[in-house]
Amino acid sequence: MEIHLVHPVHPRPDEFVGIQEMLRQQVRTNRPLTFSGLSTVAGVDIAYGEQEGMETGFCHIALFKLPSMEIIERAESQGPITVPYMPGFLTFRELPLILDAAQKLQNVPDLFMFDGNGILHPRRMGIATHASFFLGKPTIGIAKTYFKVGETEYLQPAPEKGSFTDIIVGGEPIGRAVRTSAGVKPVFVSPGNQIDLSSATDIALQLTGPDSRIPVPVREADIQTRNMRRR
DNA sequence: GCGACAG
DNA sequence: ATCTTGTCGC
Repeated sequence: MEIHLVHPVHPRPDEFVGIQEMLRQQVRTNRPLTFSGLSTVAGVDIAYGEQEGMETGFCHIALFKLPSMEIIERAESQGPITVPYMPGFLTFRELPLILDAAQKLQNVPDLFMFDGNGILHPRRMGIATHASFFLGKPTIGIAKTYFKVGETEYLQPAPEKGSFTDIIVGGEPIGRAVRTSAGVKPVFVSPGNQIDLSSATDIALQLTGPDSRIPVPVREADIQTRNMRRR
């Protein structure tokens, strides 16, 4: 698929904040999307390892057909990781490999799901949101642990599957703690771009099976990503 | 110096 | 994220 080069893929660290603030003005999270209206969904993830003394990243994108949930395509990429991990700037560390893999896709997914946040971020620019500008498609962020924005803590949702609590910052709901599986830790769902919060929550829940609290597409990418490390 | 900290 | 063994439980 085609990638839109919104800005250089390897900006200097002193440009990080400026890029995030620039893109922030173009985020649109008011569009409803229905699960039944989706034909395909892609799960994206990256694992880390070492090759020849270099920190190396392994990216995998798994494309699912709906509603069969059949995997119709996979795309991978791997290479040295040059940017250190800094909370709030995960995108700059992982985006290069994600775009390398996405560019190889023969099919254009209707939606991408990421391991990490969307607008549940200090500058509303988590990896799912940031990547959407390069992909030109709706995205959703699924984080396994809470990334505190400002002083906002999250309230524990009820133990039943499907329950959730809004995470409100400055009067705006920018994410939800969602119980995707009964009695287990919640996941943190937030719109990346081109989709609203309730649609993102609904889709995340419908794509979560009984085996894991993580939506299937992201879980699949996570599993494949570690297999890559072994070879 | 101390605490916080998506992946 | 990754480093790491066994162990408790369904």
